[in-house]
Amino acid sequence: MSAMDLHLLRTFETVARLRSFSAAARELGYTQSAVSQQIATLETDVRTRLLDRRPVAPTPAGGRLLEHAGPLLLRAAAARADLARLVTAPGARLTVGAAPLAQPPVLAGALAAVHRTHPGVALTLRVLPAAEIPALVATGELDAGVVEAATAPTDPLPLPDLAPLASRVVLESPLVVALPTDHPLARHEWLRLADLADARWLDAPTAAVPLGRLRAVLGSDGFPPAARYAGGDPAGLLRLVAAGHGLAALPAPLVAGVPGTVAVPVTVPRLVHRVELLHAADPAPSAAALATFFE
Amino acid sequence: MSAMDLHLLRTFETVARLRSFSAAARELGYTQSAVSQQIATLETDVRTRLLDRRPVAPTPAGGRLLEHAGPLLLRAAAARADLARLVTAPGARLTVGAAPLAQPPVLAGALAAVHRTHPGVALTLRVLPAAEIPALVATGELDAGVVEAATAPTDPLPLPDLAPLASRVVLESPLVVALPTDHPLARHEWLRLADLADARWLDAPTAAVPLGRLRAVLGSDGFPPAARYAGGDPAGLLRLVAAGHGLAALPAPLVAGVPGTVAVPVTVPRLVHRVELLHAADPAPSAAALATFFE
DNA sequence: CACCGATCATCAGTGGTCCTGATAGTCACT
DNA sequence: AGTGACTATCAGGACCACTGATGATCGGTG
Repeated sequence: MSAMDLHLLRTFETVARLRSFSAAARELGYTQSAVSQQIATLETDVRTRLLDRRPVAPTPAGGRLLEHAGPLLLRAAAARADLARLVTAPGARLTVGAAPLAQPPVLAGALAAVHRTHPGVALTLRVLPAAEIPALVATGELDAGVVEAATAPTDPLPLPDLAPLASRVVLESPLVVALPTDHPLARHEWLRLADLADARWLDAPTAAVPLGRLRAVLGSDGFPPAARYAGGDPAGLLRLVAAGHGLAALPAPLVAGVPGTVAVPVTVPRLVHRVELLHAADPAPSAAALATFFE
Repeated sequence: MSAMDLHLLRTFETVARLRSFSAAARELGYTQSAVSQQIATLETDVRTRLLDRRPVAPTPAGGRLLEHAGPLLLRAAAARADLARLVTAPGARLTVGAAPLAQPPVLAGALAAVHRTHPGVALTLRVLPAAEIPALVATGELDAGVVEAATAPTDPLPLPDLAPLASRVVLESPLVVALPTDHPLARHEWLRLADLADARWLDAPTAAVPLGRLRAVLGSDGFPPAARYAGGDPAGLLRLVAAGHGLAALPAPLVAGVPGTVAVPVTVPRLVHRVELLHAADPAPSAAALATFFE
């Protein structure tokens, strides 16, 4: 019962992802024989078949194990990265990841301030899907991340606890629903989200608050997607809103002044859109400087 | 860089906990020599000293690693337990862990129902600190757990995501503050929690809602502990409240009718006390039966 | 339908890893 | 300074995990 070796788990995950023993062997720098044996020992350890062969696909038990393998490997990588930060000299680089909805004007100012106080540091800003950011911060590929979500005013943002990360609020805006100017509700001062659960919504997972998130905070179903917007740019999405293709929930500043649209705040339930800065518990000096900017 | 082996991490954690190489060796069934070598390779891998010797204590880097080691080992154990559930025959036993505040009358009825539908299974109810329950469910030492907390009505209970666990609501009660009958606020119909932040509170981590939880939901400091109650029995705590030693927050049913005390509901912020049943995503039949009881 | 290419399983051999047991070194305490 | 308890180091051996070669099995193809 030496089982649950991270080594084996990693090759298992790779084989399952590539659906091939040989391809996994190439990716990991093993022989195919080694991979075959590793899977065999793993299957012996847990006393079950984890993969169907030919075609290669996870069995039910294998699928279950995969659900554990990802977080486990991620946490292990986070631990390594965390220690590496303590040991190696702090690099002269600051890579910040930001979700598309999480790029307020303040951020540019903050980066400028870091540039002034840490002249040698090479700044990089990467725009990434919000869901990927915490993992990248935990594994050290990002020195800091800017995440965002709609949430109750007192609640913290829902972040997966991959590693002990620190966060601090960057910006909190009212959550609004973007409506075309001729929409029946466009004249309202405010509205309750539940009343719009059956309206036509645009499904824009990165350019607006995801519909799934609305369902989650409301604890209900509804919000049927009328059309899908795959881009990350809120401005493009708002043109669709103006054209009457559907509604979208966004932080207020992004909707203000967009022609053809009206922003009506959501007041029931009480919701805000919050942007938070995320960084390692023990950040490099430049990341720490970025964080103190928002104190 | 073969590092971050769970094997090494486990002995590191043991050494740090027992503050002794030799004791860790005894506990793990190794020679002291082996433990010494394992720590050495771990320290070589991460290129830092992790433990001070004589006396044995974690260095700052070691402390950091310890923060990762616990969750990692726990998740690994959870993965093993999860697969073991799939493989081994479902045992004829149902062990349920319950927090002291999470034993509503319904639970007894639910256990009785399981006893009726699954006559062969041996029922066990263990009362445990709420904080330990999720980990024990994840590792399979409990088949189900009953957890509780004060939370906003729409929010899920804050559970560490050690493993994919399923939960379902058992009971939701108003959150009340228990006051002695002669307290100035005892006549009030309701009260706002913030107004009591500077009152005298009893610090009862298991027999009432922990003060830290009140600070967390309020997002503020305050709630200075006037006295500490280490027991797990709310009734004993309420005697202290009646005697005027301090206040305590509890679910309404536990305070109702206790002589010398008055229960005043907290209405601002909107808070409830919720009890949830926690079990594996793929529970044994008896645990599943228990869960369906609360559908 | 026989063949071929690709893929996974199996096997023997080997280098390295990780133990044990013994011994040396080091510290705290008297 | 002496003692006892502890950790570090070393040599040796068992075992494990890899490579490379070979065998088995499947899908596609002329």
